[in-house]
Amino acid sequence: MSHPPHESATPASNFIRNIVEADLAAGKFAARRWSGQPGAAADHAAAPADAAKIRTRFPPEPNGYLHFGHAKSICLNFGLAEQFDGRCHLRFDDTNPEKEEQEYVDSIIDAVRWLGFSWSGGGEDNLYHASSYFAWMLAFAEHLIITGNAYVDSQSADEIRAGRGTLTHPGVDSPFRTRSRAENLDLFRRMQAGEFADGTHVLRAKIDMASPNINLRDPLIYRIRHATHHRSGDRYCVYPLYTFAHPIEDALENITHSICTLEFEDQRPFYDWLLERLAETTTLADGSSVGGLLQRPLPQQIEFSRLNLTYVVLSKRRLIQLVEEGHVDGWDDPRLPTLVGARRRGYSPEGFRLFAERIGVSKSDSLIDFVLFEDCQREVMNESAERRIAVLDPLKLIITNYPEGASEECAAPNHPQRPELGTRSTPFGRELWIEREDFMEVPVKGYRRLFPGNMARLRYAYVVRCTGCEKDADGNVTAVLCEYLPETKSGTPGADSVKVKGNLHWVSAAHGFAADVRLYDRLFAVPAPGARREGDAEGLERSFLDDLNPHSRQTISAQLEPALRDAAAEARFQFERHGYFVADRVDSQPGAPVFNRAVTLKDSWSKG
RNA sequence: UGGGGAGUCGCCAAGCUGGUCAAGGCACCGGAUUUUGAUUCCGGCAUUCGAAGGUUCGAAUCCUUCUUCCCCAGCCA
Repeated sequence: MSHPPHESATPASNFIRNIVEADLAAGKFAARRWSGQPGAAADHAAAPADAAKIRTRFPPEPNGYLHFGHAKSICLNFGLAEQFDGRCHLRFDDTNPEKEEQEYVDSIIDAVRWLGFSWSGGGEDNLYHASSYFAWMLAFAEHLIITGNAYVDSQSADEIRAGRGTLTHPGVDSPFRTRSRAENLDLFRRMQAGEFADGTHVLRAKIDMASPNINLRDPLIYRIRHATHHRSGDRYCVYPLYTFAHPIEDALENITHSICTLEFEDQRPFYDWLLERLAETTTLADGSSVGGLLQRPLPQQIEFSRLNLTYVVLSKRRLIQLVEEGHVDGWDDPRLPTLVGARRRGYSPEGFRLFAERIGVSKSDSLIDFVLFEDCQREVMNESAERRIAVLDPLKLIITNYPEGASEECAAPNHPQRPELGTRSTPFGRELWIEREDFMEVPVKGYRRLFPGNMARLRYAYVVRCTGCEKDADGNVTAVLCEYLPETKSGTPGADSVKVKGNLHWVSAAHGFAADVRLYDRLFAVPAPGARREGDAEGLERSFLDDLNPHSRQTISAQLEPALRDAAAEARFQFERHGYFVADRVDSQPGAPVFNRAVTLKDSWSKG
């Protein structure tokens, strides 16, 4: 049994929800304080209890466009906060000055909003930037030096790599690992002051070069970068690495559950190590004690498996290649699995949320069939989209016994299951456009549309009997001829006097209008683009580009009913018997909409 | 060959403090309704939980071994 997306029943259980519920039941976060903004232990100490039961975050790096995979993470993090009376922060993880731009920040904000989530409310505006925390990070790094947990390494990048060892062999200590605290502090401050060139020194955590977990072999936490940051400008010339920055960002923001993907699992030990080093109190050689920098309980990192979908590519590298090499028309190409692309395509945010709920959350590698996503979109739009008529492959239908020049109005419901959405009037006349595939001179078995001698209903109008067709010199059908049964008009007492199986949609030739409609299909022709296939020669390298579907977009000139003329940009409709379409938000002009097909209707006829 | 994860129906995924527990969704196959071959509705769909042993009155759930797949050696995130 499926429940409508709007009235969400109790969400299905998943291991992360279970963890949150257990934490809440144990009162794990009851003592947390929240000053109203991110801060260290001292900043929150005098503040009231945190009203948010939990805090999660969505932490994109602003160096690219969001895609379906991010949508899963967004729905998970914001959804958890909604469900458990918490808050979800939108945090730009902008610790790398060389790759990040404001343009991406703006598009990410748009995308999260479009999906229907909010980071503000309840007196808080939880939009943050990791770069705002640079001063804290520097201070914490110095604390690590002072407590003997970090040192400045002056080896070259190659030397550091060589010293790290391999998966099966332990690393070796850097010759600089035993530098004195004073020297480390001096060096690190001069790094900050810009005295050294890029790459000459790095700050490393001092853990264990022989650890079986490579991430614990003295991970780098600061590097020198004389670069201009999109927010902090030229203020800093050392920048923290993700490994070091992320746990601190979480802690400063009072994050309770820091949810990320599986590839970070190996870094959880460092995540915990770092936060503990900063939160604990340490007694120094001179008897003074330092520490207590972070409020407890510390954030907890939880990993889940990232989204994989058939017929699409989600890696940043591949998406960039598709755009830069011109295989698609930019980041918002409706065929691309970016969120801006999805929006233009006509997919609904509600459909994304339903999809996220349906696929669940787990730690097993999965490859989700794209039809599951499409089905969620259909489910949402079947409920919400008003119906309209569009003839995509027009063929003239002439009603020979209908008076020339005459016309009349037919009432068409806007939604068959939702009468409250009302009806619209659509004009009927002697010459109509019907779908070319709705006529067969020689019908196949089971065909119930128009063929000589057969009757079918023109939806919301009359039953007609097909009498023949006209053809051109090459034998192509140029018009279908028929006679209508005047007593069968829909909505009149005689409507059901004649029973027919076929039901066709149509547009009056005198009243309809032509418009461009883009019929999109999947960008890739195979479920796993770029993967080896049965029969591939040994050693053959298949590129995902070889699997592009050459027919992923077809632009046609369709005949639309008059009511569609003033469709607002981004308005979604079901074109009856075809699918769900949206008025393109870029190319539609007032009075001249352009439509994109998001997804077809299910079709058990052409399939069989 | 080191470390960390994961293997439950075609695709996801509950259940994994052992006992009508093999949920649910998608797909698929019937059948009913239908002025969208749509929607809706009803019914079907894992004696079996990667494999083999073991513990137990009883195991998907505990133990052992094996096996397959994914991730980790960026001064990326």
